[in-house]
Amino acid sequence: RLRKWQERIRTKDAGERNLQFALSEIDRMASALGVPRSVREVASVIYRRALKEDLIRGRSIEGVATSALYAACRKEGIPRSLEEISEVSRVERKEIGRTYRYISQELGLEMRPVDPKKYVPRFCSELELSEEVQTKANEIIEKTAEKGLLSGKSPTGYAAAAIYAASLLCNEKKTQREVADVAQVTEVTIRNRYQEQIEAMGIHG
Amino acid sequence: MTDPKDTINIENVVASTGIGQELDLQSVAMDLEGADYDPEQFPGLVYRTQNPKSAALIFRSGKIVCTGAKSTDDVHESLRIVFDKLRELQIQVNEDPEIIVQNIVTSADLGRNLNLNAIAIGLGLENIEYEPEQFPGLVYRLDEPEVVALLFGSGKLVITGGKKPVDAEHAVDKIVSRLEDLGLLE
DNA sequence: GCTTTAAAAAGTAACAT
DNA sequence: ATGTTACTTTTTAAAGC
Repeated sequence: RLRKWQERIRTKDAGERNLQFALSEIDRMASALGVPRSVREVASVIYRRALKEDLIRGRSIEGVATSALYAACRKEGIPRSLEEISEVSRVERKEIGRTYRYISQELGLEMRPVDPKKYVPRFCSELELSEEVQTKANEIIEKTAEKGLLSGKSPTGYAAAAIYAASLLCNEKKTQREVADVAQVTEVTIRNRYQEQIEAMGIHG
Repeated sequence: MTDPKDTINIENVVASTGIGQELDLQSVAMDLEGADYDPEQFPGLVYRTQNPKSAALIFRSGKIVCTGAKSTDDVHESLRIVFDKLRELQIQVNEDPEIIVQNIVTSADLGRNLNLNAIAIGLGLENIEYEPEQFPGLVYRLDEPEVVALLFGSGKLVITGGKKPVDAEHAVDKIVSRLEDLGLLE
């Protein structure tokens, strides 16, 4: 009987320690990403729900914690790409993506696809581009998306191309490499999306 | 208007069977030319047939998995070749082992571009998976038939998980009618 | 859960030219 | 800057770790 009690305490302690570790990791990663406290709170709620639904069995605590943070950023409208998230996590990108899709499905998070416009303010500010460029980029994204160009495309690459195009149109040119670096996509992707977008916008070549 | 069903093409058929005989894969690998066997990496021996093209995974238990065939007839023809090759190695093989088709992968074309964002919301976010940052296709799981469909912006589709060729036809019909009901086609 | 096999879809990426 | 190769997703069996 005493042994059973000790085991319960041991299990409880282990569980508490794991939860505390997960929450501290979420806090650490959130700080590194510079996201507001509200995102950490949403991530914590998602993690606790995953724990309650027993979704962590067979998965790493860090993987679920990272995925919860990724989902929380999107839920709060300030998405971080899997590439950015993986830079502050010790879990690799592929596992974060897999775990995220799993908990998203199991918890019924009903995540909407990321709107490329959500990346414009942050990317533009890192590139020190004006408000005018941001407005132009948003306009390009909105108009080309309406024409169906967004289907199947990565939101970061789509935003990057629109920002590149807008920087040219507003005479604040940034090179494809500069934009590619902040958006963490390749120049080839920007080039391809850019060509489609300016063609759909009916702008020059 | 081309009926999307007429664009269906079988791309891959996976089937399993068994010769009802235990095998010494090490010796089979020695005698069977073109056989790839690396037990450290995978317990099965890989044997490729040329006509029709396929890859057979042969196991110690005598069970065999055939993949890569373009039709159920090709699966049977490929396995007939594998059975004959084994017989040439003095291995007893049942007359006509039962061959079970486990999965059929099909492609099709709806003939018009799709707005995947709208479809994701229209079909219900809880029923679909659409993560363009990870994969360009929208994943749609059907209950009847029980298959998984991947929808692309181009209107092209991939239907997988079916066991009969007709499963793909039924799936395409259901997808077309659901998209039409939502006004997301044409 | 992973390992291997095949195949399509379209996007992205890495590396070579 | 283009071209090739390769990896992402889904499915499915097999035996073993």
